[in-house]
Amino acid sequence: MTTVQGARARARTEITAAIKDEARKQLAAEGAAKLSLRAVARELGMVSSALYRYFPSRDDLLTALIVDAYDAVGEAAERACAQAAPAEAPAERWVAVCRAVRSWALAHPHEYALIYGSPVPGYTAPQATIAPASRVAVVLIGIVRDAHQARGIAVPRLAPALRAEGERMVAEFAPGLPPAVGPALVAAWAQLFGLISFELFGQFHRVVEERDAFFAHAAAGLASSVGLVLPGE
Amino acid sequence: MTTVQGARARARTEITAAIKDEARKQLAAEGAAKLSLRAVARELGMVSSALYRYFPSRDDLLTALIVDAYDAVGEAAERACAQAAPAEAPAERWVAVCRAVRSWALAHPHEYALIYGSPVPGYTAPQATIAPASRVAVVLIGIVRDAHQARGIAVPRLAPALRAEGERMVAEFAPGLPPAVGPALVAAWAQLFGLISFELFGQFHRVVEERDAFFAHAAAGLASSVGLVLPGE
DNA sequence: CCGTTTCGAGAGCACCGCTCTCGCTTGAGA
DNA sequence: TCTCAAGCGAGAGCGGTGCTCTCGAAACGG
Repeated sequence: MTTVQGARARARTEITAAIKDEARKQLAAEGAAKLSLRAVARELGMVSSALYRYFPSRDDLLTALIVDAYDAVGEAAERACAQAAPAEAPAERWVAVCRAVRSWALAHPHEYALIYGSPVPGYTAPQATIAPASRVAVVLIGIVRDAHQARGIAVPRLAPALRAEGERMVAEFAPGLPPAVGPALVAAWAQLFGLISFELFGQFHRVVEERDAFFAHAAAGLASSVGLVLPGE
Repeated sequence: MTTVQGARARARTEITAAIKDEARKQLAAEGAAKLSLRAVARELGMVSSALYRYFPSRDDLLTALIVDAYDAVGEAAERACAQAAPAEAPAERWVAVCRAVRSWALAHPHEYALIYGSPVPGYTAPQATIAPASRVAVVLIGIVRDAHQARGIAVPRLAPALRAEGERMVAEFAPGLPPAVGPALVAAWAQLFGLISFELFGQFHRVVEERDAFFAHAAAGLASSVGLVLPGE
């Protein structure tokens, strides 16, 4: 798709990338609230109005960073899943993916806050963000599906009131899995980011000391909540 | 403690409250990012510089709102706990408290985002916020402790690597409970807010439809993860 | 009653997002 | 190959922000 393009088009993509890089640098240094178009332009040797040729507003720049962040954390999850694949128990792959997401979050706290903290631009996420936002969830679903097809899983309980909802969920994004797994997966997915957010946003200050071991323990708990059985159980 | 005070002191506390009220109104209307000291002052018929007699900076105003929000959600949790107390099963009290926290969050989304979203002022929470921040956790701990003393609980698993951590945790803020309950409680606490945050921040868009039933189901799962047994199990 | 403290007002600084205009450059079509 | 529209960067400017400083008036405590 990346065909040979004229000097102008090439310059445009390069400058767009440079703007995003500088913005990401400022984001990492000071946080989203302090990210300023003028400072980005200044650092790039442009005047601030020139930047509006590339991003129509500050929020659009942030949206671009959000998409990139979703892709980055999704890729980290996918890589961890692929790397842990060979014959490992599904629950261990699950924990490995959780650990990869957490590691990415600890390494990129402000980018994590951008996507899993309070939504800063408006109230509704732009359409462009929903596809990359699902990559981590897709990885987690895949692990459970593989386990279900291979060795089977311990199907979780499901409240009767959620029967239809569970069937809709698995039909939509986890076909082949028992209905009870749908709500369990969604809950585990949300809870995973609750653990990471609390650690990152300081709620675990003076509460959790052994962060790594605690997280691994909690992630294993999430695995078992979706039916993945740990070896030796 | 609220002794009779001179006109000046009384005016000061009244104006301070008026500033916080107006700030809360703007927070609810537009979010923390759009909260402006000048707009608050304008609405109160003051000039912006006068506001600095009451709050030394915008971040200090936000901190005051944060403390109030922690108190509000904590009070909601305490009220739900007290209200559900009479002879109800501990797991049902647990779910009732979770539901109260979620209801408060849905009713005050921007205030929730202020305390459980990305920390906006700096990186470390001010000292004044840590005590009110723990009220919800205290309520949850109390439910488990009561259940443990009364009918007993199903002690969760505990990874050997977390033995010491679990003992430290229960010694510090849940004395009398088995060590395994410490990490389980902390994890459930974080996961509860993961569920609420995902719903509030839009991650459940087109994923979860039956929000109430789903949340109740997940909250019940959290209850059982800390050892609370549901009736009829 | 007087001196000190507290307070509100106003001007001002540096910065912000964003808009508009104006020339220069580029590149596609005649 | 020439032309002319489109893309681009620079600059000025608008209204807004957080925050500081000074000044005169009001309230308070000894």
